[in-house]
Amino acid sequence: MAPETLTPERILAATEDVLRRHGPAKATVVDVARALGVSHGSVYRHFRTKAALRGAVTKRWLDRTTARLAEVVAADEPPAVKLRHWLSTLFEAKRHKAGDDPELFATYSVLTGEQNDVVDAHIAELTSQLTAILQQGVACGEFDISDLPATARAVFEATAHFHDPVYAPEWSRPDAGPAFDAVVSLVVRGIVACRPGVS
Amino acid sequence: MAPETLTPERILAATEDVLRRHGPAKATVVDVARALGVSHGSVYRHFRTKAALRGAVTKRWLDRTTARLAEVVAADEPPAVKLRHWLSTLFEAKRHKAGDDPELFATYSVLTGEQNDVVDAHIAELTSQLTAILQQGVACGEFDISDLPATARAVFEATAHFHDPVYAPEWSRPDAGPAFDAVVSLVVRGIVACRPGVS
DNA sequence: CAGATGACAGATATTGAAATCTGTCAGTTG
DNA sequence: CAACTGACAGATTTCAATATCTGTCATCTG
Repeated sequence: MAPETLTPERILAATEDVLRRHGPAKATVVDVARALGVSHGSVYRHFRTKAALRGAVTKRWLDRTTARLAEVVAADEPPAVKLRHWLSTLFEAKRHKAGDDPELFATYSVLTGEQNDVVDAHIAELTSQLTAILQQGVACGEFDISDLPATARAVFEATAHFHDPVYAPEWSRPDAGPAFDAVVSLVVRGIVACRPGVS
Repeated sequence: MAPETLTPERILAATEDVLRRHGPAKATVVDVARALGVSHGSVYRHFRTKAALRGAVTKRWLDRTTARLAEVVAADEPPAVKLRHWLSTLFEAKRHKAGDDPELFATYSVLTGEQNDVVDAHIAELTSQLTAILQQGVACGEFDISDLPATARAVFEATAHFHDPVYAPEWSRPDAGPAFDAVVSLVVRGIVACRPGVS
């Protein structure tokens, strides 16, 4: 495993670098090969097409967020708290990415725009995590939900303003935090079981 | 008021026509003037810039939907029913526009993308209509809402999947209807006052 | 012989010169 | 004289020639 061995890992790292430097429009497979000191033919030995290479980089980027959210799902918290926690972790992760390095975020926004299958898989994973949280809430009687996956999907779509990159420009507005709280509260209230007798 | 008189109305009608024919990228002020049989200088007498002309056409397009929704606000229905009615009217209006004439819809999507002030005013009008409906619900005890405008905004944002043009491609999917129902039910449940004692 | 190369064809992107458009305004017209 | 015109400067777009890129594959190398 000498550092000179050409592996998918090394190619992906180089591709990230090239994308960071050149942006999504000008990043070419030839650039990636040059950065690695190999011919572009060698890159094509590991990734069938440029789209596949971009898809793999995109998946990597999205998986980092998925992993952090999985920790929240596994945490020991009341479901309603966990749901808020999960949604705010997702929002904060995106908001920081967009705010800290807008260019890189724009680059990955372009990539997600062209990698529909990768994004669909990512969304499926996220809604699956949401379903797990809702399931926990139903199990302990805190949530009242008839169709679990449909509701998970609805929660995800209802909060799209705070995780879909198309809304990134709005995340830096001063009222983004309150707006997020308002939507999350609305959604949580729509899920928790009614508590009769509370004045 | 002979038909030859050049009025803002006639210019807007001609602009709509040119946009329909040529699309947003190729529709020029010269085209509009030619369609009206005048010089382009005359068009500039009524609209200071091309952007202002496009903004006026965009406003007109958006106002048609606003007017239909205002009828729903004025209707005599229980607030929860009216809210569902209003949201589904908005969704159906958009879905039909997008489905019936995709090219024209794409044209207006481009226009709304560049006319931020017009769109902001449109959104302000829609949330104001929503606020009115929520207000009615609070007045008759059916809704339990603390911050009326913030909740109206939250309802609007939570249902963005079904009125924001960026999601138009998803509106023709077979599960769009059920997905809409799921989100609306979630939102309505999050607003209606708890009814203790219902088994 | 597994892995890497680089020449190649067709597709895509870049470039810069020419054409068109936007917005203005002095002058024309009814 | 109020409404319209059309020539104009600067900005933007078009177009075609040129360069670069993508993906393949026969060939090479350790």
